[in-house]
Amino acid sequence: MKLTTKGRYAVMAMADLASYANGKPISLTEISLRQNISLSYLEQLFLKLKNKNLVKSVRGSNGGYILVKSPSEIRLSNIIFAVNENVKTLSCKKDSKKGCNHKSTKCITHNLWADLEEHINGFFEKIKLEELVNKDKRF
Amino acid sequence: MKLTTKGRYAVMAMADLASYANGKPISLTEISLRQNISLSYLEQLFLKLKNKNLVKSVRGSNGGYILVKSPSEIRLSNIIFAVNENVKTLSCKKDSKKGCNHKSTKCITHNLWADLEEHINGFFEKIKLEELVNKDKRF
DNA sequence: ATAATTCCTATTAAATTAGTAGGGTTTAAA
DNA sequence: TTTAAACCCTACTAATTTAATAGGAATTAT
Repeated sequence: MKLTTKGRYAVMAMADLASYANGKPISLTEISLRQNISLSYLEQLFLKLKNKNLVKSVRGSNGGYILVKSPSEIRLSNIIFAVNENVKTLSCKKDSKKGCNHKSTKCITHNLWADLEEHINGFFEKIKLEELVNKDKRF
Repeated sequence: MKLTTKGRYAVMAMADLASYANGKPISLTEISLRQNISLSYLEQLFLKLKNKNLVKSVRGSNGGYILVKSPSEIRLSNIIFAVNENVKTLSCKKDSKKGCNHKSTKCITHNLWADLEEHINGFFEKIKLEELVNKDKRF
């Protein structure tokens, strides 16, 4: 059971953005260098973050990204969700015969995994971007 | 972020075992049929469960597996851990330059993921096998 | 004009997971 | 004493997912 990097990268990048915010747009190149995340990969992530209205972009030279809201208004769940990294504990697809089990009723552990999903999402909902950034302004 | 089936299968199988326990060993063939999990895959899981002393095996004809402890004494964390499905939220390997970031200090999100790991493991520690089984004796 | 930057999609490479295969050992029971 | 059911163990393959790369188009400050 391993959590993947996509959500982690997104949170790191947003924390970087919040941390270095100065009113002017921050370019992905900067973030890429500071956080050691591939520029192209960051671009993909920020497209999604933009679509979810967490950041806005400024195109062209000296462009970059700016947080739409203040770090105190952004929950980690917003970020994670934006990059489609919401937790999936169940593989029970609607159509598939596999998943739960072959029976029509839900398997005994079905609710367990659903609960776990809530538990994890709840963790991310409780934490705001602000809390990450305040711990240490420059990292 | 998707949780894999290994831990889920292990929990399902253990719940099945607890649910159908009657003093005599339960064969993996039975569990395989009831839970729709490949027999060979189950064998791999039960080797690990046995090594962690959660079940004992009875070889030969009419053999199978028996729970070593009562379902009230088995935490889901024991099962998950036994099949090596303990959560890994960090990819910061000791040697690797990748992971956190290239810098020597821990990245700002490092503790976050460590906390998440604890949060998830805590979830499994709180729940006992008994609780799953009692909800519904036959599934 | 030029360079820096976002924007967007497609493809490839790497890693992991899920599942299969095959043969060995043990033991109850016919 | 043969047979079949079951555990035991390792290795391999297939499938899926993730991570990363590639390549260009559009935009804009200088």
